[in-house]
Amino acid sequence: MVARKSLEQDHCPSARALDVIGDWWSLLIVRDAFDGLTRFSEFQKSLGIAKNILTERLRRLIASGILESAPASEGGTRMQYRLTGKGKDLFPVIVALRQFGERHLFLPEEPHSRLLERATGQPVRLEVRAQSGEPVGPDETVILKVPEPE
Amino acid sequence: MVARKSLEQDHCPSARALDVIGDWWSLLIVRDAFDGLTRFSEFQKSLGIAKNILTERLRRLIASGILESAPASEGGTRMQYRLTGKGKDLFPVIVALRQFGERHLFLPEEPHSRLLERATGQPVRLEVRAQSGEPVGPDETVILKVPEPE
DNA sequence: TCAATTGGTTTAATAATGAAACCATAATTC
DNA sequence: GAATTATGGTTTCATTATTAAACCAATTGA
Repeated sequence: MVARKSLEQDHCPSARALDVIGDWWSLLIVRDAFDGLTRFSEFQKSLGIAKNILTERLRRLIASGILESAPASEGGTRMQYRLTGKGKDLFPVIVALRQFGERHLFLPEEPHSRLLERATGQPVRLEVRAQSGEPVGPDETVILKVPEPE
Repeated sequence: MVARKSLEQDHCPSARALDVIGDWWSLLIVRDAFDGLTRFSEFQKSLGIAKNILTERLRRLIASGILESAPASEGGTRMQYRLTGKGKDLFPVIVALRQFGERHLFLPEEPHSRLLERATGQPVRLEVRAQSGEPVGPDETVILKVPEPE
């Protein structure tokens, strides 16, 4: 395989996002981080990912500013991995995936984990809305492309 | 590589969703489908994906009910690929990725494509909200896990 | 102090991907 | 309507990515 084409310079923001977190593991790591995991072994155990790959993915996520690492104890070499502000901005992505999964990938009676508002215990929702506040679907939108320079 | 662990039986809806569309290409194909592309060659040209991989991805997306194929012309063998209802439910995922990309992966002056409401030309937004309608961030939520059977 | 756990790195085998060649069918041109 | 070109793939092969397992140094626990 020749190195995969980078989407780093694509004009489409979704494509650039996928360039950063579009691989098999990154969003699962981010999900676990939202879930409060911080240590190498916690991610490894939770995901069943090979350790060398986890190492490499953590490095990438740190390099792209989504995670940050800090010594787990004073002067120690072991690290804790936490979401940065940028990383926390992936919250809607995870919630969107969750909502799709809930709707289409579980049998009617099959139990799944739920995302609740801490204060009320009520489920949270996510919708694409117009400026007016009205929900909009894909058919009510258009993409405005960036004009190609000559 | 031993076959990668399937997340098909995971209790987390996000994980199941990633099991279906979490590879390098699927969401890019879906994005292009939202953008109106329907033909093999259009996807191939737009993405620069190898043809055999595109073939395989289209098959997977059809198998999982996200795309459907129909003959492009009466009785012909060439296919058109379109999003199903299930596929259109990935809209918020794409928009969430876009919003993250817009916010973090472009320089201040760098142009990017925009997603606009067709009727008004205004940008669309997406937010995670509580039942009350109030926006909620990751710190205001909890995951309710599925109890493990004995 | 000794044993076990944590947090990795290295190595070797296997799977996934990409590029290119190839081919049948469909659409276009002459 | 014959020849040409474009489309929609499939096959093959070389390369890269991922995995599991072995290994190891530094912490932590007993």
